[in-house]
Amino acid sequence: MKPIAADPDACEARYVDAERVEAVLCSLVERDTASSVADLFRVLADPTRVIILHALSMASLCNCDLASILGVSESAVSHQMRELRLMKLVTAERRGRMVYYSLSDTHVRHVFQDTLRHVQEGSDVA
Amino acid sequence: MKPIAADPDACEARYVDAERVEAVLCSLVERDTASSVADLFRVLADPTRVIILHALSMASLCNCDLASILGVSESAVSHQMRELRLMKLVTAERRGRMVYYSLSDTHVRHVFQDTLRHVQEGSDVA
DNA sequence: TTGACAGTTGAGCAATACCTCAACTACCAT
DNA sequence: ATGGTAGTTGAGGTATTGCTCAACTGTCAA
Repeated sequence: MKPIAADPDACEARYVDAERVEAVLCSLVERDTASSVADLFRVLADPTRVIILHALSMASLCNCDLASILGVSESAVSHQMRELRLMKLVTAERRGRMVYYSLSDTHVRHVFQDTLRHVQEGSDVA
Repeated sequence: MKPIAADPDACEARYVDAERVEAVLCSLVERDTASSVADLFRVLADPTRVIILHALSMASLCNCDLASILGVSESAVSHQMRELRLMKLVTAERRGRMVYYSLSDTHVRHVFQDTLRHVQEGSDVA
């Protein structure tokens, strides 16, 4: 494998600007880290969960309330809550027969609220 | 359908605390908005795209360079770039045979970098 | 014009995601 | 203990996603 492309306009060594590629590769995130970041965003990448998180940013709510708010089955909500719990984004507190959920990750709360504002303000980038 | 649950410990009307549910429903995001937010996060919810965005946060790079950095085919990169372009997260600039990509959305850039730091600092929430 | 290279695109496949349904546990009241 | 309600979980179906492969466009040099 050639170390550096001789012709800056050719891609002989599978990259164009060796120096730039080197620099990027040097400070690039590890694959595991990238996967963790992606996992975190994946949880936010579903309209149902977005609404759940938005609702929970206003009040603690039980599974039943959330099902009512979302207009979906309690089972569906429960599946989503399981995922949110596993990702440590919400905490569950049992009170009698009910389980009350609330947000537990302030970082995600902020990212979420910022992005919501960003989207609502139209896409005039920033 | 009953408007309010008579027994606060029962879920007769499909929700427990009518007042709380009302308040939440009142200020809740629209489904369309939630979908837009989810779409935005969905783009960030893939390890390959996370690495692409991280690389582009350091330098402008061509398709070829990105393929080299990621260790995947140029076709795969191109497919991803198409999505990132459609979501307005990157801009493409043609220079001769090469197409150079760079980040175009500073909001996403910040969200991305904050979350990367959050993940790298361990999950000691915040 | 011809050939080579950078990049794009569409079809198709394997993996994953979200929901529904049904069976289950946990808690409370009688 | 018994029945009813809140919530959880696993199986399974449908839809989506991200890749590969192959064919394509666009640019440059001879």
